[in-house]
Amino acid sequence: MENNKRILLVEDDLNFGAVLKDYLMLNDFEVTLAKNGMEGFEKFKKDVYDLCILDVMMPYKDGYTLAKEIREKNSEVPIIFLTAKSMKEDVLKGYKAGADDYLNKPFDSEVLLMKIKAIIQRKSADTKAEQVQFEFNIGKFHLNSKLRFLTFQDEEPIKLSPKENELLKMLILHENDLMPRELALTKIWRDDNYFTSRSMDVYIAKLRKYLKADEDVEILNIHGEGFRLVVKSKVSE
Amino acid sequence: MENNKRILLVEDDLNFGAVLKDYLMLNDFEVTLAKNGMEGFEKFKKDVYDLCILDVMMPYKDGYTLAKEIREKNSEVPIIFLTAKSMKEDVLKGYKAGADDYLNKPFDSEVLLMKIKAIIQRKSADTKAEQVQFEFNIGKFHLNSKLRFLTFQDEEPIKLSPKENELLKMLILHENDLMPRELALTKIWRDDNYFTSRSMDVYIAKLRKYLKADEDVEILNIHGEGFRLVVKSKVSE
DNA sequence: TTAAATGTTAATATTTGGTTAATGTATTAT
DNA sequence: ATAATACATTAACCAAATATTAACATTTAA
Repeated sequence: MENNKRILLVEDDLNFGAVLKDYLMLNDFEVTLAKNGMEGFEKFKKDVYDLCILDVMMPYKDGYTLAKEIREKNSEVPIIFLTAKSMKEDVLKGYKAGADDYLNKPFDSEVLLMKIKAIIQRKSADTKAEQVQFEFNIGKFHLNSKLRFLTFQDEEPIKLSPKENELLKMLILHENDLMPRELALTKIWRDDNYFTSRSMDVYIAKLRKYLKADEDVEILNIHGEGFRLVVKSKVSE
Repeated sequence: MENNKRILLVEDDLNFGAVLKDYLMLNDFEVTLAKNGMEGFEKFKKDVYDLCILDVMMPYKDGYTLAKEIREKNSEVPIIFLTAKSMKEDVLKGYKAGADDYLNKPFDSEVLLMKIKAIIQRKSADTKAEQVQFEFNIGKFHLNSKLRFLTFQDEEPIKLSPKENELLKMLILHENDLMPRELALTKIWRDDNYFTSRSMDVYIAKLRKYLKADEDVEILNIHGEGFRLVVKSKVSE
């Protein structure tokens, strides 16, 4: 499975942070570690996370402040605070900053894991409801990228594999424009190297085969740059 | 104001229970107090609550057992456990029984209040969508998901197990559309891992067997995503 | 004109799903 | 208490779907 949950961990104690990160990765989470509030916010802006785990006491920018900034950008993402303090005021402050849960250090890692699972579960439904666009028309084709169906006129839909589907969607979103190779590799393959690049070429070949049904739709290569999905406009009619 | 949030409080220490009830009522909650697990479950069945606060240690029926029974009836309602114990095993047991949060006695009432507010807030959206519908028609079948009866035309009803029932209901609510695997696992199994996933596959097989009676009803798989219950429209008539 | 990039097909590997049966677990009946 | 039962989970084995890699052909840009 590829769609592991992504966690942003912000912890200034590098030693502890690394251990916790390893532990979480061992439990099939993708973990990004930031070593202070500043860096945490930068990383948060750059990517999409399923959960944030924030240390409260950090130099430059404490956990509460970071949480508030995160809430301003994204009001949904679950937040768990880690803290050595267990003073009531701090707990209340945490909840006011939009915490979903609270954990006192030292804590049991198994308990943290349960909390993470509980929280991600109750949030996941909402996150799914986050409907983005999933229906597209391209030439005489129609793509339903939720069901992964590619339909040509009124024929039987062709079933696309996840990668075929993602790649075609990305091409369509760049219709008539360059879709950089690097973009597809980093977003869909999540890695950019010789082999993933070759793999992508294989998928381009597959898509071309499907798209042959409409001669006005073509995937062109821009050498060294990427691909371009063109739809010949029905001009000269 | 009429739409105050309703809390079911189950606590065998009558003194403490009464004090907590008063405190919550002072904060604009409608509180029903039950003094043991049995009574708690009776009251739960009779009414609709926005939140359950359960003491763990109670005679006759402990909080975990009660939580499980509540979960069988209603997988959505948030549950907070109260306990004097703070042993790791108990906390884990609580989360497995479907806890939304956990509070050790003695606790600060203000902290409890914050937790209640945080939990009710994040659930309130779902709660709106909380389907109270329990009768469905699908092809030539009729499902009564309260009695867990699946009836084909005028034959004897098949009795469904709780999981079969929940899963079929969720499929029907997504008729012709994708029902994400993850959704069923987090909502019905309350955990998303290899084994629950396999368990779900077993239940899909069971449902398919029941549904074979009507050849127009089918559960299709969308590889890596989930399942899709389709009803072939009776087109050519 | 040659190295790098791309096109294409096939072989291989990996992941996911279908199904049945065995095992575990809790509840109910005897 | 013990057996019967319902239900859920886990195991086992196989099949299908998907992804990667290899191999070789062709094109492109300096």
